[in-house]
Amino acid sequence: MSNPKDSHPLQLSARSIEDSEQRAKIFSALSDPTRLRIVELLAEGEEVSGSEIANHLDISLALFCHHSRTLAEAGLIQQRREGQTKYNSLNRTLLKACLESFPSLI
Amino acid sequence: MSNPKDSHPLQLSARSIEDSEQRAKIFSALSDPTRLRIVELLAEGEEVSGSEIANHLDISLALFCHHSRTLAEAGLIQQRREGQTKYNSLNRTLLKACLESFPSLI
DNA sequence: CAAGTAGTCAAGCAACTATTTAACTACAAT
DNA sequence: ATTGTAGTTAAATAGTTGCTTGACTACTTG
Repeated sequence: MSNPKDSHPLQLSARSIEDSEQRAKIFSALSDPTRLRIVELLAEGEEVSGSEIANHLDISLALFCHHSRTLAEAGLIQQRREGQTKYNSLNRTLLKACLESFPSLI
Repeated sequence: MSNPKDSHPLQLSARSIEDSEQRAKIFSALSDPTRLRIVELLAEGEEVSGSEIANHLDISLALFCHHSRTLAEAGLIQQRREGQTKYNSLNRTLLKACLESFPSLI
């Protein structure tokens, strides 16, 4: 118990990023073209609803839902419910930390 | 024919990095803890032989060989043979390009 | 209430992946 | 030539993944 790996993705600290398994999980979330396009869409800055994303990327809502779970479990997206709409936004802090986690890379 | 996706990983240009599929493939190569540790080891700078890597990470040479194929196919490592020894080094240019490929991420 | 929209869940499938083991090639040293 | 080291390959297995489909909940609007 109190295993760091059990911590919720939203509580990821800069410390967790040093763990190969956690970083691999984030890269794994980025390792599918569809998910990468979702992240790129969200990287443009705005909050976007699930159906807007599905529409924009020409995928089913069920497929977006499926991929959004992977992204959320990696901690890469945050979700905010408003009525029947669920807005998705990028966890820029975590993504930046992960992309900058190769210390010896100049 | 002359499909950009058919190009050899070693010939990856900065242009290919704009393609979601190619970027996803690179992230996919980074999505396994063992491969991530290989990349981190190589990121320290030196050329390292396969058996040294296998020894250092406490994995079998066969398993390293398996993973090194994935990394080489993604273009992330270069290999140079010298006698019976094969030295591996990191393609820093490609890794950097990939990690910096989120233009809207400040 | 009924119909439409937004989102979720679970089953099923084909395709892929990580790992182990064992058999193999190639080079080096004695 | 034999032994040892470095590396590759293929088969087998267990686990995972991406996607589709259909049924489901929840909220909204006529």
